[in-house]
Amino acid sequence: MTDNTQRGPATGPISDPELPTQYTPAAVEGALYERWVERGYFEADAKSDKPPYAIVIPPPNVTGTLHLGHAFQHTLMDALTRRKRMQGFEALWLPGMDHAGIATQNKVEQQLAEEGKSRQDIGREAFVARTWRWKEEYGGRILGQMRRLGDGVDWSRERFTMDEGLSRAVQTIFKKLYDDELIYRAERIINWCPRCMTAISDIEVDYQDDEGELVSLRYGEGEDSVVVATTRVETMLGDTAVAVHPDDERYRHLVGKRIKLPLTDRTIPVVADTHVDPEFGTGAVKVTPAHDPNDFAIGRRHGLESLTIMDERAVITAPGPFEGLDRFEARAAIVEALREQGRVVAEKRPYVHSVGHCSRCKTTIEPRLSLQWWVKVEPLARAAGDAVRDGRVTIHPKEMEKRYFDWVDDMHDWCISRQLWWGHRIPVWYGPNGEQICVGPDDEPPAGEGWTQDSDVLDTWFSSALWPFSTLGWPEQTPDLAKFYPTDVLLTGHDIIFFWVARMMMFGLYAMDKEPFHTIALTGLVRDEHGKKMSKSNPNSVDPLTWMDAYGSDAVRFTLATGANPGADVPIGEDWVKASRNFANKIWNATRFALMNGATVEGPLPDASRLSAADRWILSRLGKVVTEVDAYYDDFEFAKLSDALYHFAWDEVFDWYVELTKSVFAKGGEAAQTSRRVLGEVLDVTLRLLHPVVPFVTDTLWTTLTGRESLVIAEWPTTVSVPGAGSGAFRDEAAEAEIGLVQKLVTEVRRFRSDQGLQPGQKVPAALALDGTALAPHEDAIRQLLRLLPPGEEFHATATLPVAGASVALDLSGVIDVAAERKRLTKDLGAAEKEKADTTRKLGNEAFLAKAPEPVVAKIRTRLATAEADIARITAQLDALPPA
RNA sequence: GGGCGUGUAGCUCAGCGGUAGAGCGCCGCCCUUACAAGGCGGAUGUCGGCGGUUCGAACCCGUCCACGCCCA
Repeated sequence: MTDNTQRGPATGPISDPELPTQYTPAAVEGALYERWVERGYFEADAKSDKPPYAIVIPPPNVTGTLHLGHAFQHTLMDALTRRKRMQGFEALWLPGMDHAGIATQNKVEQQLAEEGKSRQDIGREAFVARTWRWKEEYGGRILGQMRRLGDGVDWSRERFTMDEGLSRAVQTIFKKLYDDELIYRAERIINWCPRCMTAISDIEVDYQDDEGELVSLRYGEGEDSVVVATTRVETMLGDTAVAVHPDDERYRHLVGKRIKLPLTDRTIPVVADTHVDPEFGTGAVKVTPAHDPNDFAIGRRHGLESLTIMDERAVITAPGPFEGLDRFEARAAIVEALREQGRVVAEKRPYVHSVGHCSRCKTTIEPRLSLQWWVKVEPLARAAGDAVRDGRVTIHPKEMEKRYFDWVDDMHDWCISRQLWWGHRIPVWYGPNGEQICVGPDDEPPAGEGWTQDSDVLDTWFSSALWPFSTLGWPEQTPDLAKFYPTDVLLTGHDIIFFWVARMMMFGLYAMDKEPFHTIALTGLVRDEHGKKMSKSNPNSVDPLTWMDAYGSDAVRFTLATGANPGADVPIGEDWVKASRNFANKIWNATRFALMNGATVEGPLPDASRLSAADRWILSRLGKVVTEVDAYYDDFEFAKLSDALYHFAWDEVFDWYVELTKSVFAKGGEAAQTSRRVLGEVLDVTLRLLHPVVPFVTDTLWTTLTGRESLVIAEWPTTVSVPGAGSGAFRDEAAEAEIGLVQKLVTEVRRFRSDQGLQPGQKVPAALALDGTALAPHEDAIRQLLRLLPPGEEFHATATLPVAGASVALDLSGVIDVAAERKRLTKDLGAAEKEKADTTRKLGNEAFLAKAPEPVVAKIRTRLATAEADIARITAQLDALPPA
């Protein structure tokens, strides 16, 4: 095919046609990547006339390093953008990182701890400065690793959620939401991590079944006593009521009374609340409004006091003997104290129940009553849901839609304040007389005595939610924003559909009035070769860099792409990466063969009338693969497109077409000239098709083959067309059938040779009877493939193999292994007889003939005819065999 | 408890109404001048169980069993 890229000297390390016999990724990848970047191939031009195609990278955590999950998603995003770039789109893949509030702050606090200091010791300003230094020094290791993987991202547009522009975006949208009364401050029960010492949102809590204890306690005295059960005994110090169901006869006499709370000098009311489940436990529950979300709700309904009995480290603050104890120490001590008073009625231990843990540090969450900032999500979430319901945004795979709807249609308000120092500080100032002012990016903060800024920062996901437009310059109306928003595809793991995807949808629709992307492609998780989950904490975790070092980035990429069935988890193992490496090497050597035999891409393809059947066959197949791969790309079927290319390249081009050209090249002349051009074409197009997935080896080979600048900026193949074969995509079913016969005959004789114990290289005299069959023009190729010698004077056929009207007679110069041959033929006969029986049965079924569609019946008839012919042929062969 | 999904060759997975497939692994022969990171040939499955629909079921329906994920 032609191309608009400029001709230039071949620049790869293999410009010498004498390529080494093995592909060495390490020798080309690093330099090749830097060349791509230096030449600006990945830099998008907002002023271009080309249609835009944009993907923003799910920003990795600034503290992170590349793991297989990144490698997987990046491979897919890279493939998508590389193809679109080749298709003539102004393709932008925008990179960057998020500031990872808690994780980054933890890193710096650890550093400080090693110096015996805390962040409080050095103060907020110094701490933030130090965190920036940490980021410059240690952060972003993943960016270098992305280069190793070959990510074709636009580094000139790299962004960081804490950089100036994105911080301005955060402040802008905060102010807008605040003014629209979609952000508010309220005292609620939040998920508190006593180790990180911050609030976290609902979805940052991981629930797991833990072994705890269930203790039943008797509150009150005599007639006025009631038994309640709890897994968190220590919270009883903060109880301000006992609740029962209003219809529960057992406790009716107690409702409205006050009973004594043990270990304290307080009495607490018994309240009736319909939310209490009379079937669960004793039907009476203790109520601790300041330390449990359900209890908080009961407290609000009954006007109960909320009594906070722990500090932010989860140390008991309630005055008395337990003050100063950690929550778990206090739990044991309080059980002991109650037991001494005879108030422990029952204990179940271990008691397995679901407990929330901080997703960052695994510490048990302590529900805590505190004053936090919230986003009122209802209108935002509804819009986010509608965008998908209305079809403006498509989720792949579709099964994930339900999960998305379940979430956005029943979303709780989002707690966005974090008690951290590293992050976007909440732009709200409090005045000396209770004033509260939200400061926009262009506003001056209030000056004067007594004004202070809110000390909290925003959830990191708050800034990540702006990513598809903040990275393009919003709130400024930049050319980038005009050109590339909305972006096209958002590709990420299904595990962050709530954390990130839904929130981008909400903020994108709110701030831009336009959904941030039209397609959400969700991937599964990377697993090991036995399907076990891979994570940093598991020993099965593999650093993709070690595999890239050993086998090349292309091998890792191809393996991941081959495993990428939509939405499904991807298992990966070293053996599979090796197999991909072998594939890259195979491509290398096939191209090497082509170059050694003068394959060329120069000039138009020869006229169809000059092409051999093999030429027409492979071009026809090539055209089909082009179509197939394109369709798979549009459906995010990376596994299928990789598989299709693997099999086309290896099974058809390398195993058959290349082998068929050998006899042509040996003979020389015009036919050889033609095949050189066809082979060049087939490799040219195949390398283009493979390039988005395995960019390094393909670009290295393609520049050598074509002498052109780079495959990165080459055109994506659309169709294969051949001069003189009519307009449009070239197809030649006749040639495909003809080569199919060649393959059948060759395979048949190979089986015979193998069964007869002939060594693969051993040459055998043979007489071919091909006249009058489609095989006639292929005698040279058949002799070459089967290593057949022309029959000499002494030729005496010892075995004759009939195939498709033709036959091959071989002179094995001696006795053939009759037993082996009989065994082979008997096996074939068995298969043919089974086929005959199966098809005869079907055709004897009148219901089948009456109801099955005609093409199906015809097909079965053909199968029967074939089976009968096979039986006749094989029987004749068996009969011709000398007796055993 | 609710929802989604998965059980197909030794392993990892495609196929989702008309002859059971791939990769890796396995067995045999071969260093045949592109490639041993290779070539050629071969073996391997009551398609989780049971029932139903259909001319026909790995595929559709019901049910049971096992496993995974999400939510509560």
